Amino acid sequence: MYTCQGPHHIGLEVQPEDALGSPSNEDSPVRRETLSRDRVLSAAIECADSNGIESLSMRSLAQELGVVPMALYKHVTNKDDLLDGMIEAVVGEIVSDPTTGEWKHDVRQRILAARAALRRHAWSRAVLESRSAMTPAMLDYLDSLTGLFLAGGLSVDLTHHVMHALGNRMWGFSQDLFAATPRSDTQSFNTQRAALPRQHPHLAEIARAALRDEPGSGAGPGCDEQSEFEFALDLVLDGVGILHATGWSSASAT
Amino acid sequence: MYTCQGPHHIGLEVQPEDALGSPSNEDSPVRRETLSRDRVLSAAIECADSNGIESLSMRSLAQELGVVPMALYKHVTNKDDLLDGMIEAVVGEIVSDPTTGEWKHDVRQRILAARAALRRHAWSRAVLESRSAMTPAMLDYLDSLTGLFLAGGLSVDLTHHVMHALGNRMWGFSQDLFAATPRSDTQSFNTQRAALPRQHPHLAEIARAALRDEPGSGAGPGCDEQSEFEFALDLVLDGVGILHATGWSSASAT
DNA sequence: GACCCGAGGTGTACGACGTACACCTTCACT
DNA sequence: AGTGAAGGTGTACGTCGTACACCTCGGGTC
Repeated sequence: MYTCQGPHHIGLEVQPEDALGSPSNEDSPVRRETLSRDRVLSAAIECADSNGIESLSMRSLAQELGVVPMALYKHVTNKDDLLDGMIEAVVGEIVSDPTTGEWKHDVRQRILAARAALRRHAWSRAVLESRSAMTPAMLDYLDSLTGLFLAGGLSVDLTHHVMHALGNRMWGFSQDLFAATPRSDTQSFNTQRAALPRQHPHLAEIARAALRDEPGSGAGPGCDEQSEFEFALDLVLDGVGILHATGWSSASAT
Repeated sequence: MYTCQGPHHIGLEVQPEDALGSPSNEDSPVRRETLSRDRVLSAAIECADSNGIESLSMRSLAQELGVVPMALYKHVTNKDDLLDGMIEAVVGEIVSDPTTGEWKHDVRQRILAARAALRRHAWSRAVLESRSAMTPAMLDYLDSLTGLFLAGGLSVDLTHHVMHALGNRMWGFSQDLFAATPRSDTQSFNTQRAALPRQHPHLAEIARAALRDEPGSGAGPGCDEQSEFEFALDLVLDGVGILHATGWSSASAT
């Protein structure tokens, strides 16, 4: 955790012999080791993982590291750079299974791997979507994914359009706009639920069916997020497979 | 525009007879009319439209309305409520074409209508995605969209999954992760562009093809955002059509 | 006319936040 | 011993959302 900042360091009061006289003795790290970009980034990631991205500030991060806020700016140019570094690290966590040559299978694996990595860090979706420019790791991932389509024999034309069509689904998230009313107090939740059928009959019908199929299965109102994601992904990939098989090209489109 | 705050109102200095003595004479509104939730919301929308959502603060909005910041809180409980009200208004702008009974066509129309409404307000995508709970207008839209599938004869099971599969595409945006490096300075843009082919051969290949097809057609690196969106939408809808025609159900899925 | 009451606008203030800028340590290398 | 840079500190500024106490009206009741 490292929330210690134990000896109440004021920068001068630290005893030199105890702290610096035994650099090889790390059983009681009264003197923290020097900062680095990596240490800042992993502390930031850890903090965002456990406390949520909205409570990650330069000040709280500095405190977590037992350091004054401005110290971070020696390793990170500003907060945007910090966020870029964080997603860079998370995207770098995506593991690439060996390819089989069957493009649909390979793409599926790769995207599910991305999903697994990004889901380990709940904040990554929001941060990724808020960035305007791409980081190197993002470009690497995108390039490898594109390569899988091309290796499968899809035309660059079709591949291009498919990458657009995947949209943010290529990162493994799907937005889940049905899992709304997530954490609101039970009061308003119940009144809303009660008022739903008359106001929104179609939504009510779906909710009823979903609840019947998987009663109280935890996540959301009876929806298995993972299988919903895979359903949507396969829908797109199968559609692309058909276009590929029938020789689609953008010139011949409607 | 209403950036005036002309007579430098201090609340007391306003002349009663000039301002209040002629309520029917609105040619020189030296006394601003009273605030209301609607006036606050439409000023906020106007401000976000022209200056971007990131520069919309309670303070700037109050200034735009010629009012002290805290005055807004008489009409809006807090900034989140303001944002909710703004998207509520924008989503309410979605026009519903008359339905034809052909579900694929109707859904397509409805989603493109949503796209048109949300694109009039560039900030709406980010705000919509940042909200956790749904507003009434959002529920209305979702319900009507769901109703189109059900009216077309799709099972509630399939409809449910399709709504999930549409994800945020049902609101008419697609994230466009290929239009990256949007406004960065030409310096780094060029170096990045130069370094791209060796680092990311597949992306380079696609970029080359796209540039050849539509050389310098403005928007992004040769991508027509609108047709990309429609491509992806049709891909999903056609896929759903196939599932529907072949009697898909979640029980029979792999 | 006197009263009051509540809706709506004001003023001040607090505790976040990101970060500019000048400073001080420390340490490797000359 | 001397120097210069790398890394940590302290202070300060401007911005944000908003709590809280106030003031000012216009309209309803007695």
